[in-house]
Amino acid sequence: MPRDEIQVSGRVTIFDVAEASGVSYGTVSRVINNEPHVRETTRKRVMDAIDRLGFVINRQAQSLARGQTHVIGVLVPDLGTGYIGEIIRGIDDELDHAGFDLMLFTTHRRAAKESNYVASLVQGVVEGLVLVLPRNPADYLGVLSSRNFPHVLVDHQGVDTTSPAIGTTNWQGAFLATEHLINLGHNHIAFITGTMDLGCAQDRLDGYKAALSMHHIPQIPELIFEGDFFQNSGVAAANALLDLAVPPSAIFASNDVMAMGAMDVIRHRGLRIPDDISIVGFDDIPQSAMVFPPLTTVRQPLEQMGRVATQVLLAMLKNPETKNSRQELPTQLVVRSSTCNYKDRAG
Amino acid sequence: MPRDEIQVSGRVTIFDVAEASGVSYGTVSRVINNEPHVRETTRKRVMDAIDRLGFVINRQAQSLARGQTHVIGVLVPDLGTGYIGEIIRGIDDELDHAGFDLMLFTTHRRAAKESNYVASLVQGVVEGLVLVLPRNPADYLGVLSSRNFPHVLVDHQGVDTTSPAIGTTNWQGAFLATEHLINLGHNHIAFITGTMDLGCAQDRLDGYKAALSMHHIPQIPELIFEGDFFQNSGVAAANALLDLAVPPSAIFASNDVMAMGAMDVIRHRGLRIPDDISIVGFDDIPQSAMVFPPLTTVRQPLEQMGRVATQVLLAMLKNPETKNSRQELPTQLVVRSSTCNYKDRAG
DNA sequence: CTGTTAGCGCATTCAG
DNA sequence: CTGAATGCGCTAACAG
Repeated sequence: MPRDEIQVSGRVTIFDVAEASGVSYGTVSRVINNEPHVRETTRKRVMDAIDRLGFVINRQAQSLARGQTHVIGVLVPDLGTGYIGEIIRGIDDELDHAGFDLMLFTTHRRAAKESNYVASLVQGVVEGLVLVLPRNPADYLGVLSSRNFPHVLVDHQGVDTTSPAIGTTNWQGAFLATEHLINLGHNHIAFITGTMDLGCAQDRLDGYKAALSMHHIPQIPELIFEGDFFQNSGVAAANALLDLAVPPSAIFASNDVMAMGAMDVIRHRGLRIPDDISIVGFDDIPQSAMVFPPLTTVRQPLEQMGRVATQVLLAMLKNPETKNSRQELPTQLVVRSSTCNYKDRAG
Repeated sequence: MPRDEIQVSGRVTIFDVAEASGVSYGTVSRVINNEPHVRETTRKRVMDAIDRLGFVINRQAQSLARGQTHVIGVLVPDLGTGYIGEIIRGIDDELDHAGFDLMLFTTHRRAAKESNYVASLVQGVVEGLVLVLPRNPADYLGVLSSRNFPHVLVDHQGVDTTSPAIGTTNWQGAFLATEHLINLGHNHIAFITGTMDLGCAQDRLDGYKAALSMHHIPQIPELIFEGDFFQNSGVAAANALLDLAVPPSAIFASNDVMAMGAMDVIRHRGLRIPDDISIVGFDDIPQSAMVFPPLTTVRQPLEQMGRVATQVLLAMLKNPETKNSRQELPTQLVVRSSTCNYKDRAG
């Protein structure tokens, strides 16, 4: 089969190299892996043969023999907004430094729904798993924990799990953002929540409430609208809030995407931002600086979250005894142009 | 080592299953792979053992033995804007249907710079490669072609390559967008180019020029500004263009991100969009509908590009004889609110 | 229908 | 310092 020869021109094995350089393939293996006890002339001879034949190692086989793949898996819900992209950037960069490769899995896959899908990854192909923003992690978290498989959660403070996790100070971020509005003179501040089954959404709501009560501002239930982190719920929320008998002078959304949805509504109603109504978001996704007016928001260190998560995971890989840590990275209020002093419109 | 037992609780092999169910492991293999010639009772017995022991197959070993991994690699420059994210969504979805997994590689990795990095992937771990927006593909395209390794380019119409590629009708998109402005009465239309070593950037420029000459509008060199697809170059371009003795009444940017940079500048100078100046972008990234005013732009079917690229790749995998195809998917003008009729400001 | 055998390509002992 | 042997976990003929 001459076709075979063409197609598999890369099928040069360690054995071919051994033959070409007149040594045993054990020695070739030693050269490949940079082991010390090889005579320099031998090493040179082998190297030459490798170059000449165009040998590249078969990682599949290496992994099998060695029992480790140097691949870690990243489970994400989606890649739509750039939010996840930032996190992945951090993960990827850190993996690169450690010489690992990245396998990406999106949970909206049909396959991901099968309970044993994760199990089959874990068995062989992937040495560890970073779970980014897992929506219903119950599905696989059980398997992972029971198998004692290295994994770490990013941005999920579910209370139900004992897995290591990296989050941010959601409560504090929401508190500071709310306080920022209060300091600007607002006292009728609306809040759009996220999906309330997520820990981070709960924390943000709590931070908002805490700031209000700290400043002796009454909580008005009508001003709290339950959203779902998608733009449409921001639209719905703004419409509902602006229809109130006494509409808010400021809206704090649990993420930037919903904030942008709200901004849209506000503009369509002929109101000005921030003159008529102030808006604050959460996340600081890339486009938040690009919308008009640039959005005041709470910055999450997304890239760093990915980075830290990866470091934790790699540490667990090195030393399985590593304690399950939970870390919170600091959020930061970024004041841009969507907020300003409260002006009594009647005045 | 009792610790070993805990950690490797997943280390149940096909052999263990065979022993537990009293058959040879050849039979177990048959059951796993759903091969027909197995007696129903035997199958049942094996299945039971599999469940009982919690056996999951080791894909690493399976891949080695079978000679195929069912993993394809996706090479991307970055994940910042959601542009790439859309493409990946298409790729991932299509791979899912075909039962393949996705390995993600970012070309900004240090490792990616090493010439043999791609080679080492190609040898063993990955069965095919989707190259998204490769900036300087010369580095690895050579190896891929010479090894006859299945790969497909997305959104790169470099003329220098014979690899299969999926692109869009950049020329036509740019032509239609320019014509849209002309039809609105603009005849002093500026153009911000992309990185000119990319085929798509060249095509867009050509489309712009073609529309002008078609409508007998003179090309004015000062109105063509060379950008690089990043926001900052949109800012620089807008500043330069607005400082012209006779500034343009409309700006067409080669992508949305640069268009948004330009919008920023325009607003900072106290000009209104589109009343004072119309803006058109290219790509239709998600946030284009969300900025203010919503951006008129040329839509690229990003997800579909990923989808089609993947289909082509999978077809090549099935049948290596498949001819190297180059496809162009249609772009589409999306008119939103950043463009309007030309109004003579002096009038 | 099922057991047996020989690899897949490499790492890793253990001798020499 | 180097060669030979054994196994990683599974597939794929080949018998029976």
